[in-house]
Order: sequence, then structure tokens, then C-alpha cells
Amino acid sequence: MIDEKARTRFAPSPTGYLHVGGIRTAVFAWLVARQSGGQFVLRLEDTDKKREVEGSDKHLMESLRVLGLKYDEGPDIGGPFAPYRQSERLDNYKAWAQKLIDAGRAYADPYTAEEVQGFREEAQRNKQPFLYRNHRPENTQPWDGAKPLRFKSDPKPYKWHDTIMGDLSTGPEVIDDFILVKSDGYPTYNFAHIIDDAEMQITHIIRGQEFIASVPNYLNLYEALNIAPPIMATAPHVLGPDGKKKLSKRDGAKDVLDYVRDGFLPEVLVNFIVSLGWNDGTEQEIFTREELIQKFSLDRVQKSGAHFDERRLAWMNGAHIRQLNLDDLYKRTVGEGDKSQEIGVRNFWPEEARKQPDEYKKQVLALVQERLKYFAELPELTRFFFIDLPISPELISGNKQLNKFSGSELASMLEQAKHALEQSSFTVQDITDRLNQLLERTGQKPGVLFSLIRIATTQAPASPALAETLAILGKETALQRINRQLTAF
RNA sequence: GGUCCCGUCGUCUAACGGUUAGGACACCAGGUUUUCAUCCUGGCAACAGGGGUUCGAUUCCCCUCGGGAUCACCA
Repeated sequence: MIDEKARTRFAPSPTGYLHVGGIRTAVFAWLVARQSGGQFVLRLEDTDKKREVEGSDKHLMESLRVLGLKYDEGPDIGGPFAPYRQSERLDNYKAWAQKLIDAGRAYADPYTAEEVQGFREEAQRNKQPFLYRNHRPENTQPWDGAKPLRFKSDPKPYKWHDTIMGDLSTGPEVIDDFILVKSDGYPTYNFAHIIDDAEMQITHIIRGQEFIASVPNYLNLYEALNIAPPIMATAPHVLGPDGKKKLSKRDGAKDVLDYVRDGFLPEVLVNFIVSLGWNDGTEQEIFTREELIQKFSLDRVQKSGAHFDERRLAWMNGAHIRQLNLDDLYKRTVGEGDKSQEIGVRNFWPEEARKQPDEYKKQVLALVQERLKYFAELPELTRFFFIDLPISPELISGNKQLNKFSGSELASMLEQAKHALEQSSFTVQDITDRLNQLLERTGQKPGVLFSLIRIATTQAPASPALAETLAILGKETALQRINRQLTAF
């Protein structure tokens, strides 16, 4: 538990969509802020104009909102430390850069990019790590803004504590003169995030492990800037399902919004993402949002990466769906964002269900609730409730119980079933009773008789319990479909 | 190659020196009047390897092996 009010931030660069791995640090940060009663801040790190993807800022914000990771301060809603877009904070970085220059801790990089690349390749040839400071110029020119501005580092060993990774340490050999401000006038991440986190009074930096190797450099810069470093927590990567590499867009990691569009519930996505590397020490697997906020703790986060298993996500979503009561499920929308107001069970019904009354669809939903893993499965599970599917002879020929009988035998059995059902009032109970009587009268096994009726009335490879299905279909439709099957023998 | 981190069933994980190494997903088998699913029962399945420390190591230390991250005018 975090005692004091934490200010955490999610600081993505607007270069595309958010996938399960990418959003994990956002979930952690949000949880820590909520748990402590502090604030969760969204800051867009748009300092690389070449990589920026048009519209991805909106997409990012939409993703957070849909998942229910509401931020208290951000580019679109403002806040006490606005602006929350780094491209609008250039003056701040310049001011801090000037302090460093005045203190003799930053200098203009005299080399061209090609020259630096030459140093780098030379180091690689010698199987040495590349250190710019080995080439640090003796006499520096004043910085005119057209050259990169570099940090004049003070190499030394560091020991520090990471809430997730524990005690970490490195030697002076990892400290280097990194670039603070690029020749295009934009600051690097390495510089900007430190300034912003300080100015925005961020207490906890939660980020992915790709940054851990840079932390000693940050520590060195914090010292030069005379800023106390925030608490740091480094989360391991989420790995792809099979590979050992981190989940990435390149390898087909899906946009989290795609899961929402397929009918995965946002609270499940959050639950699942958190469970990748965290548990509360008990055997509980499924947590509500409130439980997560209450129980989550960074120091119980696993140090090693976790594979993203979509099957487990599907199970978890199905389990949540089954816990929902029918009315909630029926009306359910899946997100809290602007567009997602429109996304709910009602968007997933098959086309043919459009004109059907709510009451009918709700009854159908009740039957499929226990087999629904995500809403996009609704059409294939329910289509036969809304439309006569074409006769599929292979359902009978492929059925081990039925394919032993001849066509005329089957027709005769179905004929008897038809008579029995014609007299039924078509309540579930009455259908059950009459079918049971029929079973006794014919001496036939349920596996035969029920399969036959089920196939005749649904033409689907799978369907819910027979009596319930028939009752919802209604007498007229059921008998009509039986007649149709009869003519096919 | 340097530096740092990690290593329990196929997967997500529990264990904070003493357990028949537990749970969940997936898979397999059986049951719930047909199918699919749910639910129930059962099953398969792991401490990377080797040295120490200890009365006793999955747990602590060292080495090896394996994996990952990083060494950008990207974040």
C-alpha cells in the first residue's frame, strides 16, 4: 500500500495505438494513483515529429477512457501543470537547459551525425560499448541551437532502489554524455521527462524495462539539476504468446480497442493485464476494479516477463459475463468513452435479429450467456433463433447416433415428434414432459431422438438445451422447421 | 562484446528454510436425458544444471547454462 498521495503519470508518445503490453504501465500507474487517493496524469511525449502518427493522440486518450483508466490531468482536460503536451513546453526545457549550460554541465556537440556514427561503428568493431564521452571535445563552442546539446556527465557508480526490481546497481562505465536537446530544437525523452516529472510533481515513475539501463544516466542528470528523483518502478515486458520477445505491433499485437470491439469487457481487460505479473498472494483470480485498487501493490509485481495468453483472457471474460445478471448484460455497454457508448451487446446481434423485440432477444441471450466468451460470438451462437438456416444433411450424416438409421426411419421418428409437439402448449415444462413421454413410447434413446429434433429445428452444429430452445423458437417456427426437414429425407 | 535484470507445470502464478511443491488457464477422461457450453469429479504436468551454507534447501551464496533489456539527434 502506498500511504501518501501519489501522483503518477502515463507518458506515451503518440506514435500509434496501445496494445496489451503498452497499456500495462498505464494500468499500474492508474492503480497506484487511485489507491493512494492521488492523481493520475496523462502526458503526451510528442518530441519526435518524424514518428508521430496523425490522430494517435486521440486514439490513446480514447483507449484510456474506454478501459476506465480515467486521468485527472491531461492534454484534453488540462490541469494545474498544463500544458500536458511536450511540444507545447519547449520553453521550459530551454530554461532548464540554460541552467545546465551556465553551470558548465551541458555543451554543444561539435560533431555531425555521421561523425558520431563513425565513433559508434569503431566501438562496435572493437567490441566495445559506445561511449560518446570518450570523444568529448576539449574546447566547446557556445550552443547556438543548431547543434545538439549534450549533458556533461559525471561518471560514477550508482545504487538505487526500484519498487518492482529491488536493489539495483551499476558502475561508472554506463554513464555517458547523452543528448538533451536535438538539433531540431526538441528535447529528447531523456531530458524532457525529467523536467516534466519534476515540474508536474510526479511521485512515482512506472515504466517498462527498456528504460532501466538509462536510469543511472537519469540519476546523474537529477544530481546536476539538483532535483530529487521520484520513486521508480520498472515493469517487465509482456511477451508474445509463443515467442520470447516482447509483445509488439510488428508481431501482430492487437490494439486494446480491438478487444473492446470484439466484445471483451474493459474491466476484464484491466483485470487480465494486471494479473499478468501480479497477484495478491491468495488464490483469487478475478478481481473487480475496486478490489484491484484496494489490493494492488507494486512490490508484488513479478520481475520476469509474462506471456500474453489470449485463451486465458477469453476464459476470464466468459467468467465475468456469466456473473452478470441478464438485464445488465443485455443493456451492457463495454466502455465509458465517447464512441464506446455505442458499443454493447446490442451491437453484436446478427443482422437478422434487428427487427426482433427486446423481450425475445433477451430470452435468447439468457440461453447463450453461459457459452459466450466475448460478444462477437453472438451471431454464430444465435443466428438460428432469428432465421431459418438452410438444411444441412451433414449434421445428420456426421452424427454418430443418427447416421445408423435410414432416411425413412428418421422421417418416421421425426413425424412422431411432430405429433407430440403439435399438442404441446410450448412451455418448457410441457415440451419436456411430452418429449419424455415420447421417449418412453418409442423406446428410443434421447441421444437419437433429441439430436434429431435439435438438428431439424436449428440446423446448427450446436445449440442450447432442447426444450428451452424450442420454447423460445415458438410452436409455429418449430413445427415449420420440422416439416421442412421432413421433406428433405 | 560491455553493463543490468530475470529463470516454479505448455501458459499465468503461490511458496517469504521444513508442503505429498498449491491454485488457475489449456489439455485429457468421466458425470449432469442430444450437441456446444456451463457446472461437478478425476487426471497429465514444474522447482534450468552443478557446487556450497545449513540438521534441512524451490527458497540464502557462488559458478555454468538459458532468456531478456540496453549501448539512437526513439521513446
